[in-house]
Amino acid sequence: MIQSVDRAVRILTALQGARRMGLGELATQLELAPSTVHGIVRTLLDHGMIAQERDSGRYRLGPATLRLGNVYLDTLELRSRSVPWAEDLAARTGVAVRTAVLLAGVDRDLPERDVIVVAHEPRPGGGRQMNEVGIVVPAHACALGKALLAFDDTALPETDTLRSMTGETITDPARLRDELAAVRAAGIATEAEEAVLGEYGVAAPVGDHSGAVVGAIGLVVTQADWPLDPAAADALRATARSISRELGAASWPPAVTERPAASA
Amino acid sequence: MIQSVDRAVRILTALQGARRMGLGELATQLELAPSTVHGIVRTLLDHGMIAQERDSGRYRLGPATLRLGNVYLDTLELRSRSVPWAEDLAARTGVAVRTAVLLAGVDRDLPERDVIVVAHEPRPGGGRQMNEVGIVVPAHACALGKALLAFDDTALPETDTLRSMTGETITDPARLRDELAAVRAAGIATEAEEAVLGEYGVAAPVGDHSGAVVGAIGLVVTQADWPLDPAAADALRATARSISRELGAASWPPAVTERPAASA
DNA sequence: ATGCGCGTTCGGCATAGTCGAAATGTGTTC
DNA sequence: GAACACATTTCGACTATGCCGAACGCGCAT
Repeated sequence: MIQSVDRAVRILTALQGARRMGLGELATQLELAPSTVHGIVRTLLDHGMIAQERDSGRYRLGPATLRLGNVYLDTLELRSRSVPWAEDLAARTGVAVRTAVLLAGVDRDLPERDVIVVAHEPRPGGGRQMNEVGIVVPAHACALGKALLAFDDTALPETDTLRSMTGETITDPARLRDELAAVRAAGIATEAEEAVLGEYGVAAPVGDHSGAVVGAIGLVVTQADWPLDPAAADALRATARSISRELGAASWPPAVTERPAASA
Repeated sequence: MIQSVDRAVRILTALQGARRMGLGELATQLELAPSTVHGIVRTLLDHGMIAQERDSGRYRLGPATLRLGNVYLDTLELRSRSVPWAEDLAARTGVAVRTAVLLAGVDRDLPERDVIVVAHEPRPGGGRQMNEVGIVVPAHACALGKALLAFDDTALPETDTLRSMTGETITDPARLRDELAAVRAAGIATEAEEAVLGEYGVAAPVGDHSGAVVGAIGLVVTQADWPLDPAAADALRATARSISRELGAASWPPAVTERPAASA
């Protein structure tokens, strides 16, 4: 692991937590000398990965990050394959559809993982709605995350208390494991106000040609539409299976990605 | 400039050009030993900035880039201030509205600069339209870019032939300089099929409290709607002035950011 | 069965990055 | 208006760190 590159990414991550930071703040948070941080920051600055406010001298993320993120979306086959199916699913069920992938482990020693939304089809006829692509939710607190965790054993959090988002969030790892087992059996995960109050949802895993899970697709509704029509869950399952097939998956639900047996 | 950080960003930039690359390809393109590239790639991999295809071993951009880009948008005051004005402008003129900023210099020795769209208000009643946030256009080939270049002397390309996008693209720096002078005088830049065939537009600069230009806002139309109603240009100018005022600008158009006199 | 191409690992050398301290600049207070 | 205090930036020396070349393992195609 290259030290300075690691530090550079940590700086970007710090800036994504706090909107603006001074050089000293960054140095304190990373426990480094200000001059060390300055060298890295300067390099990122030259590439537009971060920007410096002309007056205060503080640093923010830069426009180059937007370009990277946008290209990522363009190159994501899961996304391009999902979009037509999501449109169809939204039209038939009348609710919003999200597609998400698992985000890599957070830099700090947080053992929890997040999911990030890579495609969003708004609720039909719902007027002007926020585009939710790019939003991040703790994996254990949402249906999309549960669908991903259930079929990826390497992504399971290793902690004894999960971060609570609302009063309904599952914070007990044992209870989470039980629920993930149920998800594996049903092929569908659910969420009831566990991430955001008033938000409910179901989600199903999507696999690819390697047989592993690569993403999840799900429906998001408010309390008024909960519980969902069972037909919606069936349509979701069928959609997840179709997308998986387009990505080359031989079967559905995907096989569980096993932890690589650290008994070496 | 920290060498390894610089190389890391170059790797990300290379991956944003070619969707997928093998380690060897990356090493060749950066003119480095494969093992050197591997160390950096491995570090970026751990942070989710890039992802590795499980079968081919090749590398792609990773989901962490999406999160960075999304946070960048959230922290961009230009964007949040623009959105309400852009909605209003689109409603009154009936055309799509884009807001953009200047992208930092490209890594390779290309002296040209690009603009990147940070907000996009679709044409009212135009049905389902692609979200254009994140798209990149050469600055010299679009109205948004000309509005930015006209008021930022430090961003002028230093070359004798500009990259051609269509037959209409301005490739002669002298002609570009003339046009930028006209933009400074009028406060409005125009574009006629210079970036994309069939695409026309006008744009105006937006400044902030430092007095410098920080972005541009513009209207995009097809040939059928060109030339625009002069009232639309007036509305655009008024909008750019309003956003600038909200950002703390004392006057409009913004002052020209001078090149820092490299006669040291 | 065997060669090739690829990603990956390992170790020594030397470069390149890190850190302390000093300098510059800017905003603020008295 | 001047001096303080804070924060960013520059500079130089040390040495820890990342760079590279070579060897390994793997999968694929021949």
